[in-house]
Amino acid sequence: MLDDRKLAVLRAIVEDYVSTNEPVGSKALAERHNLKVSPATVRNDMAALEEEGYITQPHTSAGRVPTDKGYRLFVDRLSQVKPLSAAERRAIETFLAGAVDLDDVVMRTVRLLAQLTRQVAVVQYPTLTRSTVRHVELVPLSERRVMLVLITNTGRVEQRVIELPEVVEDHRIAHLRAVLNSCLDGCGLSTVPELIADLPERLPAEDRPAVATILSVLLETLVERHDEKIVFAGAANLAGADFATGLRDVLEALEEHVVLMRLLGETSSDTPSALTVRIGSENPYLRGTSVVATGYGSGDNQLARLGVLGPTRMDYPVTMGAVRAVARYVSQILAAS
Amino acid sequence: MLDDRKLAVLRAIVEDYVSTNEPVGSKALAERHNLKVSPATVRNDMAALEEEGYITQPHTSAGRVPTDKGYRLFVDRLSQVKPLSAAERRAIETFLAGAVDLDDVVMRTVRLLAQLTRQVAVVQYPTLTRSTVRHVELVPLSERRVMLVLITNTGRVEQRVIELPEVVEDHRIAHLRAVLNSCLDGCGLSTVPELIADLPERLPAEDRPAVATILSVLLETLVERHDEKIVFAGAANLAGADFATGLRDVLEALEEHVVLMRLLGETSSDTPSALTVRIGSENPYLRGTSVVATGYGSGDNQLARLGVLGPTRMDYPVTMGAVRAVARYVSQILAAS
DNA sequence: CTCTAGCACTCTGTGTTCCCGAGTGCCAAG
DNA sequence: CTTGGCACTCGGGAACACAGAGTGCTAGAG
Repeated sequence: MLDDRKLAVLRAIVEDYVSTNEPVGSKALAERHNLKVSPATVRNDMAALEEEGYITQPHTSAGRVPTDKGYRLFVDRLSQVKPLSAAERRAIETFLAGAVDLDDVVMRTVRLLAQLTRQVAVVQYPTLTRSTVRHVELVPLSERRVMLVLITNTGRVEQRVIELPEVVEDHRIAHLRAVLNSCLDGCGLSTVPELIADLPERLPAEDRPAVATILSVLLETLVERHDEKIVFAGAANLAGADFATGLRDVLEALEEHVVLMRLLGETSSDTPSALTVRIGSENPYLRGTSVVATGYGSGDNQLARLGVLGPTRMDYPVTMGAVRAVARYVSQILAAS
Repeated sequence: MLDDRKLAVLRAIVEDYVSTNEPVGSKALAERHNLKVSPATVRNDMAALEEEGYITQPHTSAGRVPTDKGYRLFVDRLSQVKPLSAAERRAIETFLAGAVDLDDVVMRTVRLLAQLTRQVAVVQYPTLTRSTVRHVELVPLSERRVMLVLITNTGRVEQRVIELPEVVEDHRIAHLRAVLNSCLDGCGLSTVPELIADLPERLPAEDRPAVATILSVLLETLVERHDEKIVFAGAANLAGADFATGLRDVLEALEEHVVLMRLLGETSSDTPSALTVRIGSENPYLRGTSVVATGYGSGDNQLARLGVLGPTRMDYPVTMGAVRAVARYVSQILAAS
């Protein structure tokens, strides 16, 4: 059905269209990609490719443009991920190494990725689920208010101000803090709920209301926000591109964390570090865009996802290379800290 | 030079142009704003206004459009800040009251402001400069690494991982923490440098290298990042508007914290809660946009600034009302926590 | 059976022309 | 100072023609 030459034609169409942003015709194709055949032959192949739905023409007597299905075939079978240059890799390394804390790592990562790909970069904060507790801090703010600070081994810090149901003396708070830390230090976040289940019973009865309040906030902190935080950068790169769905929708989606999460997708459990490419209509919401994403985190300890979002007409090999490389480097950085 | 009627004409031109986005002609003006005079008279006034540089025409035989100078006069003398409706105020209050921590307050504020004004909202994180130290925490992470966490009375948490020059036992760290807290608790951040100046001398000699490292990081935390953090929302609202400078430049500026800070401007020391309006070319960078901003924070304790950014053709009275109201509410919320 | 060359056909995009109408500036009269 | 009248200007849309790119088809060559 699709012999090698037809595939070569498809590849050439995708490459030319991506670089020129203009429908590509048979003549230009035959010339620029030394295919050793005449334009007429190319035309026959193009007719076949169009028949199968891999390409389409905007109007009669214009060149051909890849369809989502065409890009899909290109990504799956006709292209190879393009590695970054040595210079680029060095630049990444030094830029990421300069980060001072987790916020900074994430910020630098997302900016770097946006700059490398000239697309919109999206980075999900490392999820808490697989993290462990490094420290729990209770800071008395006033008679009836304390601040809860939870520090994880990934360097993430969660904080909440808690209103207590009654006045609790500072030394009681200090005691609770000591108990909490001895109990939770180094434990996985997912095990926290069971670990603190019987805690109220092990403490003086008069503290129970306060303890219950504090623990419930702690639990909230764990479950509610563990993967909601997500940032993007490079919105300016959207200015040039044109989207099927309209620029406004894309910008709106970028500010909706829920939508953004969905677009990045789930890390598949069997091959967590694989690149995910969703093209055009394969995406939930935002049909007119493509998303290249991957999980990051060292080895079996996948932390979260990152990727880029752009028009379907994007340079997939280069973009995939950049996403993969950045994911690897940020994984290293996080593993080291 | 500019009698009352000419001012009324200018006001009418601004209002019409803002609402229709089309150059406004003398005839339509005379009809819609019962000015009690004929189009010809209006034309004479318009000629005078143009002579003075308050309005201009895109091309001969088109209506008039306000210049930056025209908007400036309108804002200064011809308009009143428009208060929000009761329903809007209630909505703000309940929405902001639901915030759980400082990040959440800022996030909610910026989104709210974007939604109210249908412009891009910008909020600077509460600056540390006038905050006081609530708590300093040192958490040993490993033999040679500790995490420094600085908690301020505004609920802000700064964190740094510190590599120590040598192994320091945990109880020494604990001691240093106690000393630091007793020394700094409740003190203004700006006084911290002098307060810790002689600290190394008051501690055992063998700890000095480690202490010096920790203190230098603490100082860095204070000075470096105290006002860099700034967020925006509502970029999607830019999609419709057209900017003199091009959409791309605006989006780029939004991601450059330094530029954003400059655009928000300084809080004037004498009237900190006054609304600042910068119109078009009055702005540093981004000449094609207008910025409406104000400081927030309770009373004499100004924390930082917030505002919105949009095309020069914006509804200033409404925008100013929204910015002022949101600043007041967020000040309340922060003062209460 | 596949490839190639030639040819007629169909579009889009561009440039030209024309004309309408909105809006202006100026002038003279109220 | 205001107003009505009037000639003028210019942008934008409609109508039109045209060149060029690209196609599909057919017939012939390998």
